[in-house]
Amino acid sequence: MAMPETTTEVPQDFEALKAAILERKAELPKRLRQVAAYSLDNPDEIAFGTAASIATSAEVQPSTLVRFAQHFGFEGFSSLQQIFRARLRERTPGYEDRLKALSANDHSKLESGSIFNGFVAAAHRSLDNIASSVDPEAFERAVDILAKADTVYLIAKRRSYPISSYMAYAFGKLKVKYQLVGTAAGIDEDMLAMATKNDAAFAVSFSPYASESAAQARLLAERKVPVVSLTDSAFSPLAESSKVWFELVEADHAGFRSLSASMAFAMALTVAIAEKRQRLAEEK
Amino acid sequence: MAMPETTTEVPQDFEALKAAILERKAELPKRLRQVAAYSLDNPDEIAFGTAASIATSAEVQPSTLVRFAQHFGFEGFSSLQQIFRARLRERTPGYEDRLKALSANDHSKLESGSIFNGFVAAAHRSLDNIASSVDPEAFERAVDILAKADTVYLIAKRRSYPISSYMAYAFGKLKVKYQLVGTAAGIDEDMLAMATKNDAAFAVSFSPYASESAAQARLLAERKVPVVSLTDSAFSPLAESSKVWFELVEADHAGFRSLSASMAFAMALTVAIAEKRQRLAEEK
DNA sequence: GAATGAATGGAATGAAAATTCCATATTGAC
DNA sequence: GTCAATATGGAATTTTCATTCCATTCATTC
Repeated sequence: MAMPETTTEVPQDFEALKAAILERKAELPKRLRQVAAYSLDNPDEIAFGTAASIATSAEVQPSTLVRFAQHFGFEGFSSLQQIFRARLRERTPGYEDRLKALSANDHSKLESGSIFNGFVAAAHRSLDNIASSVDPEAFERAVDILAKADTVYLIAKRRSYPISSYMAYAFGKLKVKYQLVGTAAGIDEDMLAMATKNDAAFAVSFSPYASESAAQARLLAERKVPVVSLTDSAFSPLAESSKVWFELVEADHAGFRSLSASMAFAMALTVAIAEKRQRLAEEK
Repeated sequence: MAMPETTTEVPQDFEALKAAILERKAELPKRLRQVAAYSLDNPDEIAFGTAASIATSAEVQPSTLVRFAQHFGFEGFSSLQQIFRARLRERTPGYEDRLKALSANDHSKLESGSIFNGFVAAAHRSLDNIASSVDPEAFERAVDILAKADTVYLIAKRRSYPISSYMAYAFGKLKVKYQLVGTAAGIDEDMLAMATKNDAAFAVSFSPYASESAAQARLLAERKVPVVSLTDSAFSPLAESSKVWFELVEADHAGFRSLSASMAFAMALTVAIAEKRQRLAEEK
């Protein structure tokens, strides 16, 4: 039995695999070269197809695919396929590359540095994500609702609290009347009792959801106070109480999520509201 | 044998499926709703995983996945999976393509949209900026100081407050002892009086500087409590009281600055500290 | 509180897919 | 042209996986 090559290591990502294929393309026998060409021309097919379907499409035998994979050091076709799948999973190949370039001369040498890089990359990804997932018309409607409100009630607990506290700071500077709900226990209900349908609320809650936030939003919705919300899942209990809601999933690094994208969103919303208020005031 | 629903047709693409799931989520039984939530939150997993692996990850039985698929009119899990795979096929993965997709979803058509785009772009710039301006060795030293501290005092006011409040939340989850300074007036001094040289402080202050924050940092420094700080200028009054300090300038949009990069930095620092603490504890 | 129907967990089943193996073909060296 | 080594096709085998089935639990109604 022939041992697999130990001199050249097995490619771990698509780029490495591509490089290996291109490098050894010339020395490959006919059918394997055929597979090589096919795999680079139709990477999606390799990712999604079965050995049989790909074999048919590439006009080779299934066994040839296995041999091809083994030729490049993989155990079998399946493990090679993982590389092609991982390629599609990566949402942002751009930033990963950028990070690799970064780590060449700095951070990753030190242990904590990789954590730092990881969060920066995650933040970039989050931003890309909101840029494409936030519907501009919904944003416009949200701004409209909140700009017309007399007082804006900001509802947030725990992980979401920094967002609303930042908005509170900005509203203060921008002379927008607001009430920050969720600080001291007990007085929240009194505050919310004062809200009328001429006001509006902005609620933020991420999984695991704070039940009080959802309850407070529901309370306001029942009293015809329009609610706009920011959450990380369409299943958030906030969604059903809201006139407009945004789904914003922060990318994570090692399971921890920062609030970078949420902060950008919050600031955009805040400034857009203030700007619209000013226009509304001038029109009168 | 029950016939499949003929009244509602089977969703043919991801958007239709998503809509169908959202519409019927309320009436779904527990486990199926669990699958519904999982499938929308982790579409990539559904696309590539096997029924068994997805089931484990979503904490249900494989048979539940089949039932879920059948519930929405599919023949079995496999045909539902095709929808999730098609979604990935259509998606353009490259970075250049993503930018194109962004302008197709054009926010700038609507007035508020340009504000939104502006803040997202500013956040990207801020992140690029910290990636290059934060010195990894300084970061490592800061982590070291704060990880060795008994209690971490978090000092921030006004615009910086959301950062420290988020760190407080994360420290709580990560079981790191902390004190959040800067909430209620008056008790701050009492809190800080308890700090010893075995503790450490992390102070955040951006221009215009809150004078109390600087004063508090100075007070601690005089009493040999090591201080790490985050600020936006080398001329910040915080710098002189600090053992390590970071200069982090958030990019602005129309004069307004968000906290996106600061949040990424804060989260990285927090997690790095917690991670180092764990290592220190194990070594003992 | 019992009875009924739906929902769920988990093992059994059967289908489909990857891999292996062997016979045959092709290539290259002498 | 023959031999040896390598490559290939295709069937056989083994593994993996989706699906089905049944016993049990859970919720609902009377």
